Amino acid sequence: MLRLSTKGRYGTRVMLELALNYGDGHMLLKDIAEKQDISVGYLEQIMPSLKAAGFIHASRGAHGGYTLARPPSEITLSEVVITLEGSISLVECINSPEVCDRVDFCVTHELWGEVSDKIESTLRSKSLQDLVNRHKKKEKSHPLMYSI
Amino acid sequence: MLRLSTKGRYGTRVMLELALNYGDGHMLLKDIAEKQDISVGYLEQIMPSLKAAGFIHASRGAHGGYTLARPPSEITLSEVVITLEGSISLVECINSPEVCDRVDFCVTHELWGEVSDKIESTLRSKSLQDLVNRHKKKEKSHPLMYSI
DNA sequence: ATAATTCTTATTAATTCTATAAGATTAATA
DNA sequence: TATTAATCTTATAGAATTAATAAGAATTAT
Repeated sequence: MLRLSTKGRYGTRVMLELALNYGDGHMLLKDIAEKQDISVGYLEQIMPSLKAAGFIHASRGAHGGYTLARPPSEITLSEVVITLEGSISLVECINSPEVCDRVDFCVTHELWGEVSDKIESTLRSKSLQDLVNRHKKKEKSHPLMYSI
Repeated sequence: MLRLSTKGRYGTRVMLELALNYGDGHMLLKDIAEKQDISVGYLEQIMPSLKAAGFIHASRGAHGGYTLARPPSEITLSEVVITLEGSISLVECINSPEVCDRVDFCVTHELWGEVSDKIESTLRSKSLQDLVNRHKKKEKSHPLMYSI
């Protein structure tokens, strides 16, 4: 299967959860995990990447937690996915042509490159704020969505 | 990493190789493997999928080999990739919503769905013939490409 | 019959993914 | 200063997947 790893999927959901709470102070990892139904332990492996990329601020100790480092409207989904997945391309030879000595004359290389570009532009056109808006809209029409 | 498996990558290259030889009779798996620099044994695991999908004809025994079942212009790359990868979506919940009980209110589910649609439409707009044309164009400007 | 070829099935090494666990570090507060 | 609450770090490990190899069965042209 074509696939986006759990790191990419879960990490995006963490970012969404933080975006939903943007402006409300720190958020505990435990609460993020609970709301998104992901194990705390596994999220602990993902958070460092988000922090290193400058997307979130972490504050340790009592009363600590995580906050978004920038407004949700200023974080695009392509940035997030690239950070979590390492890159956005479907095949390694796009970012690292040296892994295959056929790249110079391989037309499938071009093909996957074009598909990867499309993925990138699609994600670049969407911000975390867009996800927040969608979420709120859904919440309105299905007020009990979290209690299902 | 976001990724397309070797099955999808190698299988597409097999289809390209057969398209390049469309009209020239059967092609041996050994030759396909050699031209595309893929192990014969591994290709043997991929061919059945292509055959089951009706993309290729196989004839066994002496003087046997593989041919494309339809003209390259009538085989889109989305068909090929869907056949090889099982589906074209980045996340399982698109094709099998039952794997996650958050799909009804998960906005990232929508997001990955839209990205998957973009991938599909991009690949649907391209046929094997397009790859063949590109290949021939490249061959023209780099006549020695196979001997590098 | 024989040789050439695809087809089928098993096996396996390596890698990656996902998850869990335990303890170290940091900071607020009583 | 001691305690508590939180993130951070590191190690471990089971499971799944990937990628490859191998051996022989079945089929067909000559």
